Amino acid sequence: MNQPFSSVWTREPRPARSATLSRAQIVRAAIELLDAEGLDALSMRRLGAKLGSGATSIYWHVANKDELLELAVDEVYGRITLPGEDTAWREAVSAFAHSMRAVLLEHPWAAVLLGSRPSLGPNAVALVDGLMKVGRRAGFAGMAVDHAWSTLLAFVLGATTPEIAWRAALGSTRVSDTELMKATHSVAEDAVRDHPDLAAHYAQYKDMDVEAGRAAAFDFGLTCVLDGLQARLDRGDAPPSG
Amino acid sequence: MNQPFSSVWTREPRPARSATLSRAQIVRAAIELLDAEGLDALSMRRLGAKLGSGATSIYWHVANKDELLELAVDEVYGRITLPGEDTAWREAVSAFAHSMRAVLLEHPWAAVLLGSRPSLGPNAVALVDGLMKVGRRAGFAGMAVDHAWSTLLAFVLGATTPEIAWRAALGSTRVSDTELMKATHSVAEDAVRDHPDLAAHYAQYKDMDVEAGRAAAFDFGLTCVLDGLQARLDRGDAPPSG
DNA sequence: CGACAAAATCGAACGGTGTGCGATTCCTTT
DNA sequence: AAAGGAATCGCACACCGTTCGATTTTGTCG
Repeated sequence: MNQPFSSVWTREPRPARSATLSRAQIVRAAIELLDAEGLDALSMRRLGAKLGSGATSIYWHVANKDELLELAVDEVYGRITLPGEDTAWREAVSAFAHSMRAVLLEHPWAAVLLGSRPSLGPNAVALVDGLMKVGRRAGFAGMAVDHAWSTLLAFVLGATTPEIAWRAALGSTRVSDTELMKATHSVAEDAVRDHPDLAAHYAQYKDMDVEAGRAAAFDFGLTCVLDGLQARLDRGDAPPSG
Repeated sequence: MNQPFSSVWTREPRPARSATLSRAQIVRAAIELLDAEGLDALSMRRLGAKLGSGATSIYWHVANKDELLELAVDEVYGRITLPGEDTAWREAVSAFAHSMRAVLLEHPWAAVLLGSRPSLGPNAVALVDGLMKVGRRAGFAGMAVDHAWSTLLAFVLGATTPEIAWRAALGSTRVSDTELMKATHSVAEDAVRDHPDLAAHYAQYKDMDVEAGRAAAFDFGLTCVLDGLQARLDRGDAPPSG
C-alpha cells in the first residue's frame, strides 16, 4: 500500500492503551495553548511542559508538529455549525458563514493554517458534505455544486483572515481599539499623501465603531455572494455538466 | 513623536551611500529565494550567503525579518495590475482579479503573508486607491466603496490561498498533477466512506484537468461576486452612509 | 595626502526551535 | 517472576532570529 500522500488521516491513532498521554489530550492542550498565546507560542517543549511530560513523548502519538496542527485545525472545523436540511438555503448558508467567521475569530491561529493545506480531516469532510447537500437543495448540480460552496468558503476565509490580522496587530499594543485606530491614521495619512482621494475617504472613519464596521462589511460581502449564487440559479447556468 | 504602531513605512530606508548592500537588493534577493524555495527556506543566514555577505549585515538595512517580509509583500502588490479609468468597472474588476490571482500563484509564499498583516506599503495603498476609484466609478459611495473592494479582495485571496495549498501539497511529491489527483482519491474515499453523496460526487472528477477546473471555479466565484455587486447597485443600497 | 568620524560589515554567542536516537521505565500477558 | 512490547524521557544535532562589540570600509575635511 504505497500511499504517495501520507497524511494524518490515513493512519490510525495509536491504540492508546489508556496511557497517561493520548492524542485527544495532546490536541486539546495544543488548542488551549494556541488560543491563549497564538501560533508562535506553540512549541513542542512548551506543550510537553503543559502536559506534564517530556517534549519528545508527544512524538509517540503524533508524527510531527505539522500533523498536530492538522489535527487541531480539524477540531476547529468541527466547531463550525451548519443548519439542518429543513432550513432554506439562503438562511443556511448565511448562518454557516457567520458561524465560521465567529469560530475563526475565536481561534485566530486557525485561519492561516486552514488555508495553508488541504483539509481532509473528518470534520472538514463532513462540513463539505453538508455544504454540498445545501448546494444541491438550492438547485445546483454537477460541478456547479463545488463551485458554489468553494466560492462561499473563499469569501468567508478571505474576509476573516485580514480581520484577524488587524486584531493581532492592534492587540500587540496596549491601547484600546478605536483609540489606536485614530493613532494609526497618522501613519496612514503619511503613507497616503500621494492619494488624496483615499485620505479624504478615510477621514470619515475617525469616529466609527471598528467592530461594527467590520461586521457590516462582512454582511455586505456575504449578501453579494448570496445574490451572485442566486443569479446563477435564476439564469440556469448551474447545469449538471458545465 | 511616539508612534504606537511603528511599521517599516514610517521609517526612511537607510541613506544607502552606494554601499555594497542596499535595501532594494536585499528585497530582490529575498523574493528570488522565496520564489525558488518557499517561505520556510528563507533564513537570514541563507539570504546573507546568497548576497555574498554576512547574515547579520542585513540588519543594518532592515530592522528584522518581519519587516523584510513586509517589504517583499509590498513588492508583490506592485506587480498586480489594475486597468485604467477608461475601462468599464466590471471589466476592470475582472482583470484585476485575474491579475491578482496570477501574481499570487507566481509568488505562492505571498498569499499567506498578504492576509497575515495589515497592508500599508506604498504599492498596496496605491492599489487600494485605484480600486476605490473603480468602485466610485461604478456607483458606490461612502462606506459601500470600502465594502465593495474588500469583498472583492476577500474572494480573490480566499479563493487563491487553498489553490496554492493544493499545489504545494502536490508539488512536494514527484508525480504529475492529474496522476496524483487520482491517487489522492484513495485517501479521500477512505475519509469519505461515511459520506456516500460526496464520494459519488467526486467520482466524476477522476478524469478532469485540474488546472482548468480550478480556473473555472475561480471564474464562477468571480461572476458571483460581480453579480452581487451589480445587484447592490441596482437596488440602490450603496448610499453615502449606510 | 593623512586623519577622523561615520557608515557598513562581520563573527561569536545567546536562547530558542523541531526532531532522531538510544536508554529507560511502565504495564500487560504469559 | 519473566518477558516483551508500549510509552516516556534526556541528550544531541542542526538550524533559527537576533544582539553586541569589534572590525573594516568609506566619505569628508584640513
